[in-house]
Amino acid sequence: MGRTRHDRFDCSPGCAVEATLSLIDGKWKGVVLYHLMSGTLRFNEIRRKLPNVTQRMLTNQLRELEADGLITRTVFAQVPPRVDYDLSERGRTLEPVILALKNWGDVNMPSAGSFAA
Amino acid sequence: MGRTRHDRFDCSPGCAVEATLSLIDGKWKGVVLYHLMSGTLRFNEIRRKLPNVTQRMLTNQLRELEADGLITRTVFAQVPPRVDYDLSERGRTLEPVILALKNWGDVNMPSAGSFAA
DNA sequence: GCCCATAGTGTCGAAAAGGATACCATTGGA
DNA sequence: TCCAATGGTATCCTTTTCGACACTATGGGC
Repeated sequence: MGRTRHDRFDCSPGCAVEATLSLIDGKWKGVVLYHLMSGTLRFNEIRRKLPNVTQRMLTNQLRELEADGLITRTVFAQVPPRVDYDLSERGRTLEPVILALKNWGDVNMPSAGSFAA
Repeated sequence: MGRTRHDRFDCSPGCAVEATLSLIDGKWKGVVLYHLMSGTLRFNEIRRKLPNVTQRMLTNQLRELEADGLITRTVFAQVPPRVDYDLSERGRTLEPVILALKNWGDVNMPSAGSFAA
């Protein structure tokens, strides 16, 4: 389980904002969720899309996303090992959120320009 | 300046997501921005809307939000001291993001129900 | 036997975030 | 003089996050 910045989110109307943020604010989670929006990806496929991420950190973030029910992790019985990651049903409901974040960043953060992937 | 989880956000299409998150992911920032959406608030007004926040932490988060250009801080020459906080023009452009986060939390996080403020 | 591919795990340390507590500054009113 | 209001600041500590580095497991091909 990842970071718990708040213990509870039932305190005031704005808490839902914090509740949602607590699920997606780990380093790399936002960009991972964004890439999974376009379909299934394997561990190394995700990794190659993220500059400078360490294996350790990517594994950790993926495990947290899985634990929070946002992604699914499918292990194949084969060698070399194969693990597929997808957005879960629940994760799919986050698409408007992720797109809102991306749109804002594209427009308002000068160094976050949208490049071809 | 708050936490800098990434140094740069020009690496791939999903970076804009992380760029935006880096501005709003401090503890309390989401809920602060949400409450400022409905208008000017003074320090203690904000504080009273946030359960369990310490003065120290609230001041710190407000200063970061200000430094990132998301809110404005207006100091009045009076006693007792009066400081007003508002969303900046730039901060206002975040409203769709904050609302998307809140909507998702209201629907998907059982303990983040929407209470009357 | 060695190397490759894939997807990790273990361990420890550095850095950052968050928190507790006490204290501060100003004027105005009693 | 003391207390109230407001919005902080200083200091130190605790907790969490992130990163570096090394190592692991499996089968297949040469």
